[in-house]
Amino acid sequence: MKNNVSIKTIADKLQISMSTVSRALHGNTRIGLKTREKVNELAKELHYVPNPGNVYLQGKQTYEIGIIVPALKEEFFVKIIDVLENELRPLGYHLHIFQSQENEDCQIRALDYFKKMRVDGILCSLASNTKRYDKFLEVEEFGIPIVFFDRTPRGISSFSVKSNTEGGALKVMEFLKNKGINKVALINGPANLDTSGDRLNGYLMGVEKFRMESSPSLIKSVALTPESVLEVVKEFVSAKCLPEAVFTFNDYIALYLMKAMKNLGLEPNKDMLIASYGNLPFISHLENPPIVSVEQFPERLGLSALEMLLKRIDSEEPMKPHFKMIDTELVIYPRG
Amino acid sequence: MKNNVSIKTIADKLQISMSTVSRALHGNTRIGLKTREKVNELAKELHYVPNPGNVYLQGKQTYEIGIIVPALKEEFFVKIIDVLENELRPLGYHLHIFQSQENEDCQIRALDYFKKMRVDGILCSLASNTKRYDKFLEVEEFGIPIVFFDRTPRGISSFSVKSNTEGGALKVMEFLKNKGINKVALINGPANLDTSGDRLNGYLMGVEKFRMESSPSLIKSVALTPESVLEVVKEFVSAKCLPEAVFTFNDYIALYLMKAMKNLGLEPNKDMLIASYGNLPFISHLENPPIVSVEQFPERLGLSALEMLLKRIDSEEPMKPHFKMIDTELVIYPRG
DNA sequence: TTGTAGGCGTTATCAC
DNA sequence: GTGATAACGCCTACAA
Repeated sequence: MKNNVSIKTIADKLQISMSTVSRALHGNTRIGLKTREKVNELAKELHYVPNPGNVYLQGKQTYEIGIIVPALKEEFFVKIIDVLENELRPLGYHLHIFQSQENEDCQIRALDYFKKMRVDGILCSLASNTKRYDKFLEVEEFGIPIVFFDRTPRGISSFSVKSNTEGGALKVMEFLKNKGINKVALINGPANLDTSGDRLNGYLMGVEKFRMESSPSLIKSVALTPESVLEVVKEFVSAKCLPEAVFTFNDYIALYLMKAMKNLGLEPNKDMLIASYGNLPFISHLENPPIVSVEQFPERLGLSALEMLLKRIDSEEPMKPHFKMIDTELVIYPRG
Repeated sequence: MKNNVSIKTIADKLQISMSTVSRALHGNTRIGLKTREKVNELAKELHYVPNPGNVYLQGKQTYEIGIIVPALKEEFFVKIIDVLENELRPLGYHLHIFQSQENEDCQIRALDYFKKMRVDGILCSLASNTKRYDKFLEVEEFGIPIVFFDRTPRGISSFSVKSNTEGGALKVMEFLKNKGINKVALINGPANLDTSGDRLNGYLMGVEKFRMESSPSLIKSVALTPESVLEVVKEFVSAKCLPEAVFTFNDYIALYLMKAMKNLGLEPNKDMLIASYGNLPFISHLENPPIVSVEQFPERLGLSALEMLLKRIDSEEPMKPHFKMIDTELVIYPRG
């Protein structure tokens, strides 16, 4: 069974009272130096660890920050976690990681868990199928502040930090225009995703601003699978009107696009240029990467959300919901 | 401040005693059905969440399993985490994730944290620079069982689960021999890693068993960086004796090798065949992947370690340290 | 079927 | 400088 060295154990061994031990362990100068030293020595020797029960009973700060991410297999979120851990460690906080696996039930379980564990605050990037926000409200009412990042709620006001997706998409269009390209297709993500809408807006703004070719047949929405990308390319081919360039929803879609093109006898970045979104590390492994990808700076996103959260935790009065936008940059991959 | 609905709150509202409430919440049939229903209803309405403090004070099971992994950016470990979470959820356990970032101090912090939080057990894959095991012993003595997986301690007996690395390396050599190849180089990892030693053993066994060409110049140990791989390839080239095939420490080294070869005007898998270890998802993204990679079945590794840990948690008497080996399989990538 | 009371580990508030 | 005690939320003998 689990060992149990308590303050009482130390007090008994040293023939002093529990309060003295408690104070000594906290370095209280009202306690004599000798006593303090003896207590701390014995505590170390016995491997004393304070029982966390008291923290919960007294309703104190737990110095735990919960984070809910859709999936750890997405390096984007791991990057954010890494930077947050580094930031929180010196502050004495611990980051408690939970993944929702893109599943709303799982997300609710995470919230219940964090509520039970009395975390001081929660960072959350929403599961893609999120429909209800009542559990979030409940947790907020319970007194735990929540800040959303990257995948943020729609239709309700919240504390959130987002990437400037629209602006990123627009930059891509500008880049392509400057390369002399006029006919760009968009292979977008599922329509129900916020960020798909943002990319579409940026794309359309670009088409208009730079007077590029405009046609509904250039705008495709795909499931995030290789098969559905292949379908789209087949459509382009059979319509005998290949766009000069394709702007893809993210790096994975770009990858699927390359495979699809090769399948159909097309050469990526030659028969059609590929521009992508995300700038994930794996694309630097490719022999023939997209010519450009949008860097979202996940670290800045994470840090900004954390800053907002810590402010909420520290402020006594409730703050007003607001959101922050993180700018993107293009990363250009030089040819061969 | 954090809301606080306690058993007392409910008891007062319902004009009954706290013990009745407590029992009703646990579905104790000694309490009248009506009372039980009323209590549970009100609890739900008030969003009552039991204060975890009591669990700690009473020294009960926390239903928390801690896991320490070197880094979440390695998909290998994320795969393990995913399968463990799925396994543990129905059992009512929660997996608490901690990364050591390959840093022994961080690993010790994780152990201290898990000890403080009274987890029921710990799964650990060691940080590569681990020198001391005293903290592990302390935690075990405290009463928390530990099971190691993949990266296990050397020199001390422990509960651990490992991949059959030696056997995997041997299988690679057999595969190459069957392709008619006789001269195979090994680009191994740092000598201080256990698993480097295992790969070397498998390689040497293969060389002997299949009567392949044997030479110290075929065995290289590299840091896990592109530069050091490039150096090795330069050596091969300048010695004007390219091996027919190279067996690399892992998929990343294989990737570095490909880049190095292209840099030097060599064509991967043509001028030298590449055999790799790990079978990480990203290699299926490559246009010209290694001809073979060793699948380690991270899921089996994780589940096996978990099984061992749960047995330890449930068994009243201390068990004897033992270790388990998980077999590997070759995954062959057909040529385009 | 329900109520009372003591205890878990720690700390804050008094008292000396 | 130090000690005694109540309080936190919950559970569980023991009472009724």
